[in-house]
Amino acid sequence: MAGPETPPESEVPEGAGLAEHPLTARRLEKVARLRAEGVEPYPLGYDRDAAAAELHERFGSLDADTRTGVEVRVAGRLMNSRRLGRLIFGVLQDHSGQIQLFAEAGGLGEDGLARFEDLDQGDWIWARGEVMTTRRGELSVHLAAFALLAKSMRPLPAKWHGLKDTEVRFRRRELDLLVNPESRRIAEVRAGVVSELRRQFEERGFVEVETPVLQVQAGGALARPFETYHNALGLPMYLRIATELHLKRLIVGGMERVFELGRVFRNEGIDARHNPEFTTLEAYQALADYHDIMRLMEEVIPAVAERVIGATEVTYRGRRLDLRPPFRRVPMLELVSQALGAAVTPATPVAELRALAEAAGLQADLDWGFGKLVEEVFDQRVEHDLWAPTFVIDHPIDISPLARQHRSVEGLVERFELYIAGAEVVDAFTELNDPLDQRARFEAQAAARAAGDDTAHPVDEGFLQALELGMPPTGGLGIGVDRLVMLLTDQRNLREVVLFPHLRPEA
RNA sequence: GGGCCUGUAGCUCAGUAGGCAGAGCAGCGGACUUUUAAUCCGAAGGUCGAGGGUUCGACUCCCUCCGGGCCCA
Repeated sequence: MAGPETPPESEVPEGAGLAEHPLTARRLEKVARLRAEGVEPYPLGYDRDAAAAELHERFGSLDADTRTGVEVRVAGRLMNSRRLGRLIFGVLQDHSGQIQLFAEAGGLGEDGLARFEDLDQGDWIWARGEVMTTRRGELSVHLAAFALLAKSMRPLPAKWHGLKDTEVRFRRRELDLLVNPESRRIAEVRAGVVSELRRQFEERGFVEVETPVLQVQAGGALARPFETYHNALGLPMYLRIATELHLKRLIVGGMERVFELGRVFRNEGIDARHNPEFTTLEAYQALADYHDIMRLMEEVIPAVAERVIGATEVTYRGRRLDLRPPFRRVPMLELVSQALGAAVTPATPVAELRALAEAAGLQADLDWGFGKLVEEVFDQRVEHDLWAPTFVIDHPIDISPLARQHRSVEGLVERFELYIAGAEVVDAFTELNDPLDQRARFEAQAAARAAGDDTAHPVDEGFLQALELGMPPTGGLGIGVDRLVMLLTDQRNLREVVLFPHLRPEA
């Protein structure tokens, strides 16, 4: 930040500017003073033997005004302190919760009490003392000794009103986590979902793998990639938009059941429903088809909900949401036909479908094919109303270049998307394993790309060669982990379930 | 992409037909030996998101821009 402007006085300044604001200047001076007095404000070393939550669990039922004779060592952030003459009540917060600290000269001595009073809200401290309850019955640690572990230079948000400004909560997540228990809960549920998904797949014999994030060509989905550059190779590269193609090559390699849980990157808009990087779980199972995968999802999704939040019924946006199987299965064209009030089949001429879509009030580009028209009608007229978990099955072939042709209906593929509460949570298919068909699909995509569609799938020779080696019949799936977390935490903004969501730069 | 809302002290929020910018909490000074949103007394703290315009005068009205939220597409 080299610039002629000085920061506005209304802001607590950054870094070297700590001296410029009264709230931070005082603490900056205090650090210097402590050092001058021989107190290191950022020392090493600690020994903690109790967490706040453990203490409440172990001593929660004590009567008021009880001494236990049990000495504990705790550590955490001093969130608040109240002084009553020569008594000080502190609130210590650690990873598990909060515990009250009771400080008076009887335990700490005159000098210790003065040093305790000198602490600021937000400081990290270590403390040792006897577990006790106060006259009002509050479980406390009666301080016999304490030490500063890390001086806090900045004020915390007000203890009562907390931090509500969503923008600050997203940009300064550490503050949010510090003062908003709900944000910590969401982060914990997310961790639980990730861990439980992993367990569910491992339990079924799937092997977790890691495939390249950096790719010479980004495939496996229809999306624009982020570009980067490999200096030593002098080569443009891309961040992956899906893990699909590499995982299927592992199926070819005989791994038979693989999955990858990780981040993919798509270079598209950024808003409450789209983060440029998001987490997917893709899994591939040899000797399976999309019906098997549907059954798998009917097991995994409720199991994750049950294990992580203890229920298979949740409230989302004020409505009941039942995640218990079986899930409804409906052909995509049936839903689109209902929405348009006219039967649409793969045999329906594109011009007729376009006319129907326009009659229904949709704007249809002239270069849209059958599948794109179906998809648009679906996205705009159907998707939002699919509340209960619904497998939307059998998609048009021209929007599904990696899925196998339907076993009985020409023009469709064996694919499903699982919609819950109006949002797509899973996309899956019977994988296309005919290398000649796959090559033809890629070529059709390449033609679309040449015609200007930069989300069309590129031809991937490495992948084709793998298929040519022979891939067994395979069912595959991709779960949108962020969306699943949103459902289980009753959040409508993706940014609430991503710890550090991308926002536009400030100012 | 469109509509609506929003940005004021560290935090949470008021605010005026256009006429010196307010409160609570936090912070600072003081009182207080059982508080827990402690309480009480006192003194402080502001480029009102940014830029332009109208006006004697703009936090307020107009325009543009920038964040963020909600709804719709």
